[in-house]
Amino acid sequence: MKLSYETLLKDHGLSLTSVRMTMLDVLTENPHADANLIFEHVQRRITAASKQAIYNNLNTLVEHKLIREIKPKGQPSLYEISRGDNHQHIVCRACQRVLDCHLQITYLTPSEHHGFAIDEAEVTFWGICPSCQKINSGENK
Amino acid sequence: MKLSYETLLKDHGLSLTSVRMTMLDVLTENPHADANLIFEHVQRRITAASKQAIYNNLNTLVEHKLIREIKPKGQPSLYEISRGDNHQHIVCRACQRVLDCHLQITYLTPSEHHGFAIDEAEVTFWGICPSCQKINSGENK
DNA sequence: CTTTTTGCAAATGATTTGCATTAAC
DNA sequence: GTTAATGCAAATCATTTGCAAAAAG
Repeated sequence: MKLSYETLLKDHGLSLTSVRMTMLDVLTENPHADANLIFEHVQRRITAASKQAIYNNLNTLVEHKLIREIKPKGQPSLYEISRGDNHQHIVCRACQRVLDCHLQITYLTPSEHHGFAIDEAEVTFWGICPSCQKINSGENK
Repeated sequence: MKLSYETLLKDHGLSLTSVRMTMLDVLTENPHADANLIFEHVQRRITAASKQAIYNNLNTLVEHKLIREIKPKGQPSLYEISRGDNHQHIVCRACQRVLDCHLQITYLTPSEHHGFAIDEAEVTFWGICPSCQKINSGENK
């Protein structure tokens, strides 16, 4: 069942442009896609689409919190559709693959908060994914 | 009491160059500094120092885990001296200031790990720092 | 018709690469 | 002396900016 992006966009006062709609489709099919991947996929459906429209929309959608930006070290930003769930990410140090995961703990709070009004705890797990583990165990030594 | 970077660098087979040593001093005095800030401070002490030496060393030191890279969304990477403690960061959404904080929980693990061999849980808290809270409460409405 | 979005071009800013010179060991 | 690090120049890559044309409401 497909979510109604139309309603969602309208609620935020955003117009229903073909590039925007296609971007949301592409993001649904490719969670954790970067700007370039989104661009390539959108271009396949809308040949004239420009990269700037992609960046404009990414910024707009992030501001409206309809999508979330993930910024892994050393790589371009990745984007994902915002969902109600509070999930975390697990990143492979070798191939940079990003997967979703969940914590048992619902709320995280620091012991000292320095007077900050905290609204989010972002958690990223780092490690080696199964396929990269295989490659390394076979090749090393 | 100042840490002996000399020993630390030697243990990793890294030569004790003036740029490198100065960078570590600058990072000690300025935790969470970016490449440019480090460059400016190093240049004050070593006029001939180049930005490339800074980037080379940042990469080398990160690879040797002598420093850690922090990548806040939309800003250049920040760096900090690696310490034994496992601390977290708290970032102001308004002014981007980064402070250290600590969790009560020592170990974080996801319920599903997708077969990953996890070696690190990185936690970032997002919120508004005390000074930005004041500015906003005074200016808005 | 007014506002927002798009496409195009050019600019910016962080970071990297290549290479000859120099400093560290 | 050899190896690793530096300085300099040029290149790359992600992202932003400015503006006129086109699409959305």
